[in-house]
Amino acid sequence: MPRVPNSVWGKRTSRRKKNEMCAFDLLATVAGTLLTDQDSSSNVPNTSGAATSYARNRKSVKEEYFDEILPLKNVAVKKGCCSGCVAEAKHTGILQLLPAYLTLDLDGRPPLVSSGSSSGVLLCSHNKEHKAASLCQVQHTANRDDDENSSGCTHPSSTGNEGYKSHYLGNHRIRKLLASKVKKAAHNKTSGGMSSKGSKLNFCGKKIPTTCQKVQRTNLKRKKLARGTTPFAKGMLTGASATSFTTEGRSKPCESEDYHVKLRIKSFNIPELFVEIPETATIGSLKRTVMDVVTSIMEDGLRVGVLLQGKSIQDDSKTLRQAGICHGEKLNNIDFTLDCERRQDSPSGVIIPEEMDFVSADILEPLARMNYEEPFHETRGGRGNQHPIKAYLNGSHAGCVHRSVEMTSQDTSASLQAIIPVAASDLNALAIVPICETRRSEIGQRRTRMPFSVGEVEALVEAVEQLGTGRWRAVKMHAFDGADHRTYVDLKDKWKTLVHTANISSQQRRGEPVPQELLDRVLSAQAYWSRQQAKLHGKAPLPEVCLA
DNA sequence: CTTAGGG
DNA sequence: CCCTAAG
Repeated sequence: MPRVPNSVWGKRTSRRKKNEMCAFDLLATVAGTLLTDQDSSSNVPNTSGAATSYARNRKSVKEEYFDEILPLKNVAVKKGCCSGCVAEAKHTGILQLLPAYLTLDLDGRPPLVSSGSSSGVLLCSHNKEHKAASLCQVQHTANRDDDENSSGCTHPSSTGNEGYKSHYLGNHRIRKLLASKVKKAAHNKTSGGMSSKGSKLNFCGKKIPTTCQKVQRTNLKRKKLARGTTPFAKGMLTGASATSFTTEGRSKPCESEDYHVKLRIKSFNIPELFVEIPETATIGSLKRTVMDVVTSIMEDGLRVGVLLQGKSIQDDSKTLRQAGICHGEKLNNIDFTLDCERRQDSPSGVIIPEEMDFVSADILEPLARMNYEEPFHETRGGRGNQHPIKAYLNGSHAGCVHRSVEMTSQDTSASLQAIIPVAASDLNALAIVPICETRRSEIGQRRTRMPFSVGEVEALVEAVEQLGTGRWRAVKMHAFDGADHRTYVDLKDKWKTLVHTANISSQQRRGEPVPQELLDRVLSAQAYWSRQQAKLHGKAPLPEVCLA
């Protein structure tokens, strides 16, 4: 067994943090969106300063629901694949979601499965439950074998338990607190834990639309948060479940021309959920249960919303073209929202947290409270079922489904902002959040690409002109203080690419063209500061005379 | 935690 | 964008 470098743990920890923060951010964003709904301000809180263009482009979306329901009936499940469920989406012109992959990932890493098919859908779940270290341990122990059997794609890892534990325990106080609470709960509830009693599966990974970036902002560690992580969220992730899938669908305007608009849904997340199943159940039934739970959640009804430039398009009769989603158009901000419509009679027995007998409210207490204070805490509508097999859907996250979407038209390819609405079963809380953060956070995935706008570039150039090229933290604070999705490393990287861009011919450039004027300034500033730096470096160690 | 650079 | 060695 190759030794595990510290970096691994660090990485993990880092990821974890991100996840947590993301959840937090999500909630915060949602809250912010709801709060600022009326002024239709940006849903990217505090994006300010010179870099406001980004914010400006992301208008808040009003709470709205859409009637259209995903044609889940078309979901086809293939069993026997890697970890049980592989899904494929059919091309029907409508978005069709197919569970593709679902597995437990006690290691905390998301089993990512890419679908080569343009229509492939991927659905995965990973255990994110780690904050409840003790509980996780129990679960891990109890399901270890199962995991191995049921999922060849996970990262069970021999380091699972330990890594898990050390990794998650080491983080924030909330984690600790939760861990203890969960431990206690697990103990009381299952007397002996899952290892000896029934096994409960926690599919985690949920993103919780969490609280406030305001809070986040006050967090001393916020710099780290720049990546979209929220420390507090972790607590809420107990038993979270996350799934993500990617799919590509096609829609074509029903007009005369046959231009097609390509849409690429990169991810899909379902709310966290818990599954309770007798220990006497077979692995096969376990797999089926998980599959059932996941599919039932979707079957309960997923309403899809389409947002273009932040505005929802409710008229289902409009053609894409009429709505402005057409070939040749500059599509840089199309979002989809999904929300679950869980029914009381949910066959899978999806239950909201409050109904859980373990890892219930008191366990999630601190975070839960925070969460409930959020505008959409109402999302936890009462619903529950008592089936032999129970699935718990965390109310806070209940109904939260998000996916990042990428859209491209034949000539243009634009990365779209992913959004994630939080749905509440019976409520109308809906919010959008750049999914890039949430999703990535959950699965520790790469952030969604978010090209710099010209406005941002301008802000960056201006800041660098003033501060120089070696003070990225300052640049960030100066011009992107409110843009939490831009870290100083991002700014540094962007500058690097800008310099490169400025040095190549315009024909070689891609993406949204950056005004030549700005590029000129980039080169100019780069040259100036390079000289400055050279001076400093050359002077300090050795007097110039020595160089001569 | 930041910087600086390679990937 | 990510990853990370260095400071």
